[in-house]
Amino acid sequence: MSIQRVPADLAIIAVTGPDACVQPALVSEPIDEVSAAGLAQVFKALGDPVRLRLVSLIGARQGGEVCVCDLTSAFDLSQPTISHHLKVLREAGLIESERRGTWVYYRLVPAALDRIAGLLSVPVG
Amino acid sequence: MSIQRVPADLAIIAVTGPDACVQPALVSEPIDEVSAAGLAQVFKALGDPVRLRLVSLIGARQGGEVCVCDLTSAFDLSQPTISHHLKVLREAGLIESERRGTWVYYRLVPAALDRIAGLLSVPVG
DNA sequence: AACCTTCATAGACAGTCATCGATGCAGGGA
DNA sequence: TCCCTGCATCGATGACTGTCTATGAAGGTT
Repeated sequence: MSIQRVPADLAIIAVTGPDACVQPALVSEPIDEVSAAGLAQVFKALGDPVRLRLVSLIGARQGGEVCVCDLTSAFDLSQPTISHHLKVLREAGLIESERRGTWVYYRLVPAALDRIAGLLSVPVG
Repeated sequence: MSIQRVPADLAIIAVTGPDACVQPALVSEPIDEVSAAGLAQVFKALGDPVRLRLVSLIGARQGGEVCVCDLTSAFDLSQPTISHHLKVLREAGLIESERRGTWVYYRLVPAALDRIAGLLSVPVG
């Protein structure tokens, strides 16, 4: 298993600019349809209580990595369901995975979260 | 029509703390299920290309207010569909509306966007 | 090789959502 | 009063999604 498999999110990063610090805020100028579609995918990934808790669990973990087995045991859901949610987050570019032996570890992609946060910041003007 | 009708979002603000500046980041500690459900509603509202463009159009408008008629004409969608999306954003607490004469004007709720942005910021630690 | 554990994938199904046309309601003008 | 405009609501429908069970694939152990 590769650490990062085809993040569909990168296309959006290219559209809005490679440097997250200079990209325009969402509300500074109207975004085009392509950017909106890509961005919506990321927000949609965060638009589920289970996935939000997954992100939170991963991010809050000391060391930044969490084994899937720990995530599965934290919910009252089946293992395939958790695996499905992790896949959604992965394809949104918000998390990435790495296999070490029998276990698969997930960690956040801070740049992705920061990019979203930057987009939402409303300029004082 | 009232300017702000029952923002379901306020409950979440109460949960995560009234001051957006001191609320813990999403990834600093695991969030509880109630907070996750409320937060997910906001992200879900942003998880649609049309609604993202609506937020962008409203926020980018000089003066901060946009008439619904201008929003409707910006999309290749029916007026009821746009009205539906505006309702979703309104119930998420992201925008608010005001009727003046025949027209209804929408504007952003910057505090709501800033709160989301703050939650997504990943601490350097 | 045989088996176990961990995780992902496939397929099915019920619930939700985005969209539409039709309709209702509020405000303004003739 | 009557009608027109702007916007919201209703009901229907096709598409998508979250969840499950069953199964497959990868890795480790004996």
